[in-house]
Amino acid sequence: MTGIGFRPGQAKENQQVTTETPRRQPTLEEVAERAGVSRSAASRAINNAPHVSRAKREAVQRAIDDLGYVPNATARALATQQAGAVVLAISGDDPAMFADPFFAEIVVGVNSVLEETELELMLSLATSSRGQARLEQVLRTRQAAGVMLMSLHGDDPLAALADNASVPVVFGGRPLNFEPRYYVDADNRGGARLATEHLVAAGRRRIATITGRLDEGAGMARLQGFQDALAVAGLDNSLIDHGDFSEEGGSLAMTRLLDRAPDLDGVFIASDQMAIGALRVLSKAGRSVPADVALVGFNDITSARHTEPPLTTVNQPIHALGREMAKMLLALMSGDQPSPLILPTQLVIRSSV
Amino acid sequence: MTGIGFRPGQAKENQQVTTETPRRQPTLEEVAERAGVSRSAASRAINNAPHVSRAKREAVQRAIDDLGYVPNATARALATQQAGAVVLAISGDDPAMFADPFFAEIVVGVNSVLEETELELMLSLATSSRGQARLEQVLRTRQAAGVMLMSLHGDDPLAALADNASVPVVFGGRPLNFEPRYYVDADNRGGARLATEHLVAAGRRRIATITGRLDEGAGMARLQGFQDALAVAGLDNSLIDHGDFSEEGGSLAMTRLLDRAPDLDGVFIASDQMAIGALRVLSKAGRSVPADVALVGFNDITSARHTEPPLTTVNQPIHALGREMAKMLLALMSGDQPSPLILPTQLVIRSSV
DNA sequence: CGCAGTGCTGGGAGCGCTCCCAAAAATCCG
DNA sequence: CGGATTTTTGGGAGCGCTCCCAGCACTGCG
Repeated sequence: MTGIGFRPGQAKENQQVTTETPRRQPTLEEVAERAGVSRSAASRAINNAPHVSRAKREAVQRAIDDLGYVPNATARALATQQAGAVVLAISGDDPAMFADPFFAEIVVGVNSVLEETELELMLSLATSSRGQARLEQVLRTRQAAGVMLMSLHGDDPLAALADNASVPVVFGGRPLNFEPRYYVDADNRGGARLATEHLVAAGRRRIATITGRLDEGAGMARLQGFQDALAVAGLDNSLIDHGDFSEEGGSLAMTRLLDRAPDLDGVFIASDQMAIGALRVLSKAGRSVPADVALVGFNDITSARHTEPPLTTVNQPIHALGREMAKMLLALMSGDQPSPLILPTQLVIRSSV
Repeated sequence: MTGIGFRPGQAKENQQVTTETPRRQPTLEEVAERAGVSRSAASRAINNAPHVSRAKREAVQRAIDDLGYVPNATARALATQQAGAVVLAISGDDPAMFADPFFAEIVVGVNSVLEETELELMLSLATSSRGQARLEQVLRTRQAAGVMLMSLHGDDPLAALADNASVPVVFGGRPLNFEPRYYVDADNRGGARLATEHLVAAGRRRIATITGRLDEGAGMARLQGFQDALAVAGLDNSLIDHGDFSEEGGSLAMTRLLDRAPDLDGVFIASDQMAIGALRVLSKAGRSVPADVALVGFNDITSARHTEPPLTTVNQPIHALGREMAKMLLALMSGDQPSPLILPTQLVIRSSV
């Protein structure tokens, strides 16, 4: 192309070739030419690097405006060897898990800080093995400048891999049996403890819990918080049944619990969804909430406001979680070594206790 | 760095330099060399293009496995002039809008079909003007191979731009006053009509509606469906008040409606969130649902199951919406010209009528 | 007035891949 | 078995950008 298509002395004027519609995006080369400077100078001006005279800088700016130039991100990424995108990855086994509004809000939080930067957000639902493989590739080939990894169960092989990947990785939540180098988490244990203490303070003495999935860090932490509180209060903390965070699971667990300990008068439930299920079982069984048995949930989902009675629950700052993950990633990417962060949770008192 | 760390005559053998950990990803060049073929041949083998002998193909494959080679997506994108990612963009004015579980489910749907391809998913919450500008750039510079654009209000300038962008764009939902070339939408009008007919069939005669935002296609369509049904039934269809899809908005509208037409006996509400708000107002006002006034909502959010009484509502196939958008985009990208698609909505009968 | 110092400047060499194309090798067929 | 086909092969030229570096034009100062 160099000298074949262009007869010198002809290609000089490229202004207003309005006939041809498929106008390619102008390139840096064209901007430079139009501004009467070299590619290098133009590049410097654009990235406002030093060593460009004021005059050239302005000429370049003018050319950019005239041409409507936008740098080609791909070329830049190739040249600089670093991508202009970060990925938010949800690893797990259930494809539909992401449908939890929790993640939607995380995304909003993450987005709010990314918006201030030039970084794009890629979403990776690494739920199938295919998805996991692709995430692994991204990790290895640095197609992304950084990764936020969430919600791994038990011994997710991705966890270790990610924590040592050549790209910065921050974890959202702590996977079980594994303390990542960089993470932000909610104080699940503290929140659960708060919830349980609230039950104790309300005079309940026969307190049970319905746990979430215990192969997740959050599930386990909430159970520990429950036990912490009861241990301090000197109450029996062995009234435990297991759910899977779902409404269905909550119903089942509540049924079993009622069967096993008909005299229970309070229960801490590791998710609002499960609490809703439990509530249904309780009302079918003729127990009034909170008169007969008091309930505290976890998560503060919007439905929690609309149950009968409205659910007392533990709120975790999801939006902030997202924000902080993104901020931590940014810090990591710029070479800092941020400390892990644990965000506080709060008891939201409504009417179920 | 070129010649400082490496004394020539030393860097020739790069096999097993296991001391240095920061092993770069192998390049195509290296694969080719190891397989004893040319770059071109290796490239062909990898993209399994024709004109490669069986022997070379295998040699290349072996080299790939040995080296753990993964093609560099950026370089490929630059060379082929087409990106390996598509973007799902939510355009609108409210940053938190995405927190609606609706979008989460759309994402899951979209992801389920993208997972079968090599395409990555980028998320663009084009809610600030900054975000919009960036989306516009993506559109113009083809940083993405395609775009799915959702939920634009009224006269979103992005709409027209997108519909004529040089990259394939499919719309999710139809913006008002604008029929995109390619879109998939839910049958909002039909669903609203169904809902209203249900109210009529239940013997209600004084039927009102609380609309959603009328600057959105969905809001308007639901209002039209409502009017369609009442026109057919020969009933007064002027009992209309406006909400904004939110619970708060629903409460307000219901209050006004009750004030204006104390004798109403049925109301079609354009979103479940608003219905929840309305329900609260109704119960405060001492009206029993459905005995005094019957309610039908729209969306079938999970909370709708847990209201008192459980809400009869219209379900739209959100997951399918996501899937179909992605499928349509894929079709478009491969050169087809798919027809717009309208997905059916369904009445979910619970106890509020 | 010459020379070191300082800041600009633009050419060139990549980044890792694709793809065109001419040349070489393999195949066919009268 | 030679020439015409057909297939395979690998070199080279990009894709659009960054960044190194040598070359310049200034400035200031002894």
